[in-house]
Amino acid sequence: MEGLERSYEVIKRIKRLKETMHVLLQRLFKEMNLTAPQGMVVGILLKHKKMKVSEVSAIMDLSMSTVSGILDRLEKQGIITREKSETDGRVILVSLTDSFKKSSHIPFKEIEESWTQKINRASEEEIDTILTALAILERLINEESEQ
Amino acid sequence: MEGLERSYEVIKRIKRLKETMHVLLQRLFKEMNLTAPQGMVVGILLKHKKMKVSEVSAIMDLSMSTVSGILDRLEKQGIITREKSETDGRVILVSLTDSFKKSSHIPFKEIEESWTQKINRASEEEIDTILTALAILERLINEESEQ
DNA sequence: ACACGAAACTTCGCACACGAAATAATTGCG
DNA sequence: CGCAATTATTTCGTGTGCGAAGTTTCGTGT
Repeated sequence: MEGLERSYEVIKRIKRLKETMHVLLQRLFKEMNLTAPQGMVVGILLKHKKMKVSEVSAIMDLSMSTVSGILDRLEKQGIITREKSETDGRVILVSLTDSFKKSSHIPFKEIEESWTQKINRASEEEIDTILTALAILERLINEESEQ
Repeated sequence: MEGLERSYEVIKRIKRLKETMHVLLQRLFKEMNLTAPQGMVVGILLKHKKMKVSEVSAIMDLSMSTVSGILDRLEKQGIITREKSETDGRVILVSLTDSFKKSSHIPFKEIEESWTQKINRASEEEIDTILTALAILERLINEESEQ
C-alpha cells in the first residue's frame, strides 16, 4: 500500500527527469532547427567524423532502425551524408556535409559548458548519492525480471 | 571533462531505467494483448470506474492528445467506451466495457504484488537514497533552466 | 439574449522508438 | 568453390508522444 505509492512516486519522478532533460536538449538545438536526437547525432559526428550506423546506435543507446530514421531526416536536410565503406560493402559511413560544417556555427562548446556547470553544482557526495541510487534501482528492477 | 562523462553516465542510466520499467510493464500486459500505456489505463479504470479523459491524462502525466490516441485503440478493441457526460456536455466519461470486465481475468493483484515485492527488497534507507537522489537531480536540472 | 473567452476533447502532422522481415554483403565451412 | 550462417543496414507496421488547430460546450459579462 505505502510501498506501492512510493514506487509510483519513483516512477513518476524518473519520467519527469527524462522529460526535463529532453526539453533542455530541445531548447539548446532549437536555434539550429534540430530536434534533440538529431542534435545529439550531429554532436557525436563532430567528434568522430566518420562513423558506422551501428556505432552511432551504440553510443546513443537506440535501435538501428531508429537511428536509420533520424539519419534519413538529417540527410533530407543536407546535414549528413551516407557513403558505402570500401573495405566492407555492408557498412554505411555517416559524416557531416562540408556545407553544413561551414555554414553553421554550432555552439557545442557552450552546450558542454552548460552541462558541466550543472554537474559542478552538485557536490561529490551528491553525485555519489545519485549513482548509488540509480544502481540500487537497477538492481531492484533487474533482480526479479530474471526469475 | 570528467564531469561531462559522469553526466553522460547519469543520463544513460536514467534512460535505461525508464526502458527497463517499460519492458517489465510490457511483459506483464502482454498476455492480455495490451501495450504498457494501454494496460495502465485499464488498471486505472478498474479502480475509478468512470473517469474524465483529463483525469486519466493527469494521473498518467500524458498530454490529452496522447491519451486520446490510446483510448482510440482501446475502444477499437472493445475494451473501453466513451460517453458524454450529462451534466457537462464537454467532458467525455471513459469506462471499461462489461464484456471486457467479464471476459478477461486480469492479474492486477499479481501485478501490484510484483511491484510491492520489488519495493520491499529495498530497505527504507535505500528508498530514501533513491528519492533524495532524484530530488537532487531535479534541482540541478531545473535550476539552470530558469536562468 | 448574446458575444466571447475559457475549458474539454479530438484531429492532424510530425518525430521518435521498437521489433520483425527484407536486402545486401561478408565470412566460414565442408 | 559453393552455399549456409552472420553481419550491417533499411524498410515496414504499429504505437506512443507532443503541440497546434479545430469543434463543441460552458460561463461570464454586458
